[in-house]
This record gives sequence, C-alpha cells and structure tokens, in this order.
Amino acid sequence: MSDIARQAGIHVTTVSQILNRRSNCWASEATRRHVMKLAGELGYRPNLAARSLRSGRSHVIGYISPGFGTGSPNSRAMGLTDTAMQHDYTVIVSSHPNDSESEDRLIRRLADRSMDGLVIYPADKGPHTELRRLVNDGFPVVTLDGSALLDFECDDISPDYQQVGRLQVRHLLETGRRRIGLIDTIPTGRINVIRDQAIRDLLAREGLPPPLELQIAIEDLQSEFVDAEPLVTGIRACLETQRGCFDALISHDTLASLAARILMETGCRIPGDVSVMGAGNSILAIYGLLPLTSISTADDQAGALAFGLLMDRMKQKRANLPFRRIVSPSNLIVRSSTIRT
Amino acid sequence: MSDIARQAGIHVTTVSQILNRRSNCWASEATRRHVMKLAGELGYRPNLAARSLRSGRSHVIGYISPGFGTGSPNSRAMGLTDTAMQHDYTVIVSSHPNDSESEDRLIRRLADRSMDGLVIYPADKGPHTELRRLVNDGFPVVTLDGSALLDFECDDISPDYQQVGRLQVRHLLETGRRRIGLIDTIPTGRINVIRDQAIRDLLAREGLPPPLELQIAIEDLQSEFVDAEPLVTGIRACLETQRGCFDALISHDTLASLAARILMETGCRIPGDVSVMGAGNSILAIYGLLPLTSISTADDQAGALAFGLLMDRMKQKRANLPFRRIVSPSNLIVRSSTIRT
DNA sequence: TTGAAAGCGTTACCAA
DNA sequence: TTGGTAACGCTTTCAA
Repeated sequence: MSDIARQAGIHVTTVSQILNRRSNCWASEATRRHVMKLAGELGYRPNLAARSLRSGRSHVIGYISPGFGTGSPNSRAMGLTDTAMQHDYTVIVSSHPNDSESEDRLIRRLADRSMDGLVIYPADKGPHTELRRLVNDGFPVVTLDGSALLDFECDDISPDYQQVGRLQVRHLLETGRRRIGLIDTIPTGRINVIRDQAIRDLLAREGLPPPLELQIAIEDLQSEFVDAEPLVTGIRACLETQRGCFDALISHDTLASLAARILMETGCRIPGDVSVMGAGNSILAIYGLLPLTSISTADDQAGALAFGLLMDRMKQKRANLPFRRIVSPSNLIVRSSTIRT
Repeated sequence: MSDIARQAGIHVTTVSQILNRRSNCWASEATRRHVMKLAGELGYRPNLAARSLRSGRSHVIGYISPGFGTGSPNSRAMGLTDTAMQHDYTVIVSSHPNDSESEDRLIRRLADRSMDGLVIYPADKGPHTELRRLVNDGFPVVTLDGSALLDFECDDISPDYQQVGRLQVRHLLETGRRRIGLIDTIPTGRINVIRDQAIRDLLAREGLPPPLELQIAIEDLQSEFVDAEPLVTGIRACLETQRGCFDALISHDTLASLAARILMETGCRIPGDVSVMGAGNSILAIYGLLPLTSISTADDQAGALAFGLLMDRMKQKRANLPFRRIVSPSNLIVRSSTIRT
C-alpha cells in the first residue's frame, strides 16, 4: 500500500480509503483511477491479518459441528461456505467428537482468530460453557438443531423434526400401512425423541395402535464409513424377533438401507410386504440400489440461511436484535421403497 | 499481554518469551511461574492476527478442492483437519466448481490470509497459474491427485489408479469373469484414463479380449445429491444395447450402484449373472442395499500424509527439499456384489 | 536473565 | 478532498 502511495505521490491513508470504501468513496475520480491502476500493476493484495488486527473485524466465521463427513452437517457446511464466499467471508470448518470440552476448545481457538461470527451444531450434551458465554456477550452466534437442546436463547435454525415424523407416518398411512415400526439405535440425540413423539401422537390421534419400537443394541455409530457389520448384526437380531409384526419401517437413510437389505435377505419384498422409509434424503436414498423414500430437510439452504441470520447480527452494533428461531421445512420425497411402480 | 506484564512488574517482552518458547525458555522459574499464573487468572488468549502479522507465520493452511461434499475430497478434508488440529494448525476449507479461474481466486484469498501452506486437489484442467507461481516461489504446496495432471514438479499424494484398475480386473478374473464392461460417463478426468488403460493392459497381457467400453452420454455429474434420473436414463440406454455382452461391470460406487439397480430391474441377478464392482469404498458400497465390492483408497490417511509432507516443507527455511510423490496404496474390499455367499 | 525499541500492514480519527 | 498520527497486539533484535 505504501508502494502505491509513493508511486502515486499521495498518502497511504488515501490509498486505503480508495481501496476499501468502494461505495462512499470521496477521493477525486482522477486519483482514484490512478490508484486502482497502480494497484493492478503492482499486484496489490491486502494483508488480511493486518486489517483484522487494526479494524477488529476478521471476515472469518467459524463452523463447528460433530463431524462434517456426511449428511446434514456436511450439506450445511457446504451451503455455508458457498454463501459466505459470495459475501467475501471465509469459513473455518472444524469438527469434534461430540463432547462439550472439545467444543469449548474449538470455540476458544476460533475466538483467538477473532472470528466475526459462529455457526455451530452444538454437541449433544454438556454445559456448553463457551457457547453460553459468547451468546451472553452478544457475540453473533447461530446454532443448528440447537433449539430443543440449549437452555439459553439464541438464533437457531432447525428442521421441524415433528413434521419429519408426521410426513413419514402420513405417507405410510396413505399407502395403506398400519403396523409401523420405528427402528433406531439407542436414541442419544434429541432429534429422535422429538420425531418419535410426533409419530406416536399422530397415530394416537388417528385411533391407530402405537408404533412398534425397535431398538438396536449398539453404542451410537460415531464413525460412519467404517463397517456396517455391527449395525447389520444388531438389526438382524432385532428384526428376527419381530418378524411379521410390521408392514412398514421408519428410520433414517443409513439404517433404512441396512434394514431393507436384511429384510430382502429373508425373502421379504419391498415395498410388496414391507415399506421402508428413510430420512435425510442422502446419497444412499438417491443413488442406492433401491431408491428410498425419504424426507429432505434442505440442509444446504439451512447453511445459507444461517449465514443470513449471522450477517444481520454482525451488522448490528448493539446486540438488541431479538433472537430468532427458524424452522426449516421438510419435504417428502417418494421413491420406490414405499410404492409399487 | 501488557496487562500481565504490568501486574507482574516485568516487561511485555519477557511475558511473550515465557508464553511462547516453552522449550528453550530462559526466564527464571519464579517469573515463569508467576506469569503463567497471571495468564490463567486473567484468561489470557493470544491474538493470532497480531502474531501472524508480526511473525509472518499464520498457522493456517489452506485446503482447496472441487466440492468436498462426498467421497475422496471429503475424507481427505477430514483427515487433514484432524491432523492439523493436533499440530495446532487451522485449516481453511474451500471448494470450487472445478475450473482454473475459481482455483486461482481461492488461492489468492488464502494468500491474503498469509497461509503457511496449501493442500490442493487441482481442477481438472486449466493453466493453474497461481498454483504454479506458488510452487515456483518455493511455497509449501502438496497436491492431491495432481501427479498425472500438472506439468510442473510438486509434492503430491495420489492413489495408484493403475493398481485400482488391476485390483478390479484381477478380482473379477479370479472369480471366473471374462467379459468385462467398463462403464463411465464421458471421461473428463485423468483418473479414468489411467485406470482404464491399466485394465486394458492387464487383459491384453492375460491374452483376454479387451473390455467392453460403455460410455454414458451425459455431461459429467457435477452436482451430486440432486437427482439420479439423468444418470439412470443414460445407463439404461447404454446397458440395453449391450445386453448379454458382459458378465461383469466395473465403475465407481455411484455408477456401480445405479447400474446394479437397472440390471436387477431387468431380471438380472447379481452376482449370479453379472458381477458389479465399484471403487471408492463409499457409503454406498458399505451401507447400500447390496454390499458392493469396491476399492478403498484410504483417503483419510492421505489427508494426514499430506499434512506431514507440508510440515516438512514448512519447517524448511530454504526450499532445497526434493519434491516427493507419494503413491498411496489401495485395497480390494470384497463384498457380495461379486461373490456368492 | 531481562528490557527497550522498532515495526509488521492496516485503518480510525482528526486536522488541514 | 487529502494528509498526518497513532495504534491494533505481538515478536524480533539487540542492548543492558
């Protein structure tokens, strides 16, 4: 910048003004032109560390989630990074093993980089000490799937998990199913709890028997991408004891796919004998051998939305903005695992 | 830091020394203790922007790939971020639509943040202007899958795609298959070219007829996660004309899964009539309805390895380190799409 | 073993 | 419309 100033015979301050305040730039058109030209010739690039140090704004936002390997966390990360990029923000993506201490550590590190805002998928349990502190301090934070989990107010975007459950059940009822099984690993997360309750409520309201709850005895699958065997064994054991007690299964895509596999092994036809319904509309549902009826939760849009909320808060000087909870809609995607073609 | 210095009655320089140079710290044990205690009490956190500005090192490394949504780019990103984290480095992950200009833009942005190193999955084509410049300047760069693509020397980690092809064919031959079909979209990437050539060579060496090349007429699938229909239509058209001309199909997991779907629709049994072989060992191969024989390329390890290479180069003052090309091994993972259980 | 000074590249603030 | 000064928080270098 000082090189440009020297060559243009003006002060470095003026150069700074011209190079940044594109809109309300009060420099004369002549000098402006000259400076821009020189900047191009000399290949000027701003030093973002210096800018951050001086201005207190880094144009960095953090994204923290327990593993962005697949599914929702990943789609949201992509949606966020893309949107942020368009607005000239950089995203630092980091993942942790779903515990509160790791979460705290990551938050502190991002704070050291003086991030301007944080989008976070809170860990399933724990005190969330640092997160709470940030929010209390009026720091821009948007949580994902946090509304049912956190005991403090905060901007949040969550899919309507009740709606997910209702969409699943309704579709099955409409296609003539009545004996519905819910299959899941031991429910650690609040998501399953909410969804399952919605399903029970809906069935009760329709005067139908409650769902068959199939619980797979396995510690929750933290590392996907490894091995399906433990899950397969668990599901097989589970389904064998309940044979013939259901004509439809509800789960998320991964479990639904494996359950379908096991059902077909035992000579069961899908959807002839049993309908199988997933959730997440993941790659498994789309590209799998059996196109899987699923629920799409528009996760990439959630990423973009999160950036929007964050922006509003970052622009605000005083933190007098009321907290907003956005419920993002879900869509039923019908495929051949629930309807005969 | 100056707060600590004031309260301890010593100079800020001393505090800096104590807080950083943990190993060769020459401060007296007493002051050291005192400073550490005060730092804890006052909740001292270093300002990384300031440190970066002054020292010229940011402890940030960049990761650039065309979409980190699924598969290799994603696993590598995860492997990299995890390893980097352990070594106190932050990774800025960014993705682009696989063209050279976007790549250049991202590199410049990361350079503005004065990153210390770059791990990059180069775009399929283009001049790679900025990347070339970085490497020429001796800046620490590790490419992924770049060795067959770039016309300049550079540290690189690539799976052995020839080996991938050979593992695929050998397994099919060993399980009694002879009429092998290669199914793919129009091959834009160098990966397919290398692999396919290895397959042709191997078959020729064994005195067997060349593979049947099945090309799906569709522009390359850039956005996964959208819709399988265009691909399905393409594959269906392709397979119909070649019915009965093959007893095994080779592809990557996504196409393999869809091809299997279509084959089964037409009453073909897998692996009874046709073996189907994927590559990538993705979630589709592991959790899909049909467990898919595939090739694992240990992508998370590649991420960790990339960090290692980068570290070596970042530690080096002078860039006299010879360039290294690491070929990461592949493993055949046999599942039921190629062998009767 | 500690202190002093300088400065990294930029922007905020006020004076001209 | 432009210039000057100071400062952001830290590390480097050298002197005490």
